[in-house]
Amino acid sequence: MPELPEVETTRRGLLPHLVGRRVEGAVVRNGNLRWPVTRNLDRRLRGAKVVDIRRRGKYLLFDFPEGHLLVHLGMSGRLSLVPRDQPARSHDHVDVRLEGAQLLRLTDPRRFGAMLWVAGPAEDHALLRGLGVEPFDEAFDGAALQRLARGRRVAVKHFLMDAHVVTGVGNIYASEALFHAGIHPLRSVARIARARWDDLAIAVRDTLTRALAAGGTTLRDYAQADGSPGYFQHESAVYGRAGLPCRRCGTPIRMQRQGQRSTFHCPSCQK
DNA sequence: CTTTGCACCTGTTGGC
DNA sequence: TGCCAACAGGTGCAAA
Repeated sequence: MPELPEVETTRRGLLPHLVGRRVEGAVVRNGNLRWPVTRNLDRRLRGAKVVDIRRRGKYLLFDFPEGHLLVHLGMSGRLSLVPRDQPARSHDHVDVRLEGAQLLRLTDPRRFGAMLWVAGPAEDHALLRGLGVEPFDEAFDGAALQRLARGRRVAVKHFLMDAHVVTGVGNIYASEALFHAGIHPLRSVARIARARWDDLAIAVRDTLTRALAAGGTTLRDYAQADGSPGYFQHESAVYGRAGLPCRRCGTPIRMQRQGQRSTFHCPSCQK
């Protein structure tokens, strides 16, 4: 999926076009996502005016006076603003029709995403309540990571990708941040000293910041709200670079399976 | 409680 | 060319 930089880029792209605008209705062509799309979405949204768009981890929250539309992009999801008369293609599952000539379209080939109406306070929703610290929150630092790791022994890459620990870091940026911190992805969190936790927190924030500046990473499905791709894949240090020389020391980058995911690291820079 | 592996789903790629 | 296995931005859940 889109990780934090892709979700945030989407949010920023939509914000100026949506806030203050009214929804005229919604069309659900295929509500079979990770969870069924809220029934009667059309009735819930009709006439409602968008107040704000927020992000929590990899979730987007469209705020209305009447409630919130919670959206997750899964692995292959994408939100785009398109002309109202643009014909729907095969994986265009939901259209939110806006006043004016445009609609907000959710496209998601793998259907791991979600679109749910939340009536009460969004923070109380089960999917959001257990989420961990935001990487750009001031509470996020080496000390916080070390505290969260207490009593655990999982591999640090797994730990970083756990949204109940830190939000927004997925498979690409976990590999990238660990490279910049010089930490081996398989290292147990029980064997990381304080100074290295500091390095890691800085590396996570720095990696996400640079990805954000590049408009995110486009491997295949992801695109910004206006349809343009992200460019971070061109500056990745290790992700997708198996066999290529490490940009720092020249050693070939290694790819291996960790859990069910591919992990990339430099055997000589990361210990 | 923690850790591990599966499940969900479709499309693309690479090897034979 | 065709076929099939492996792999792709995630994460809730069951089992141990």
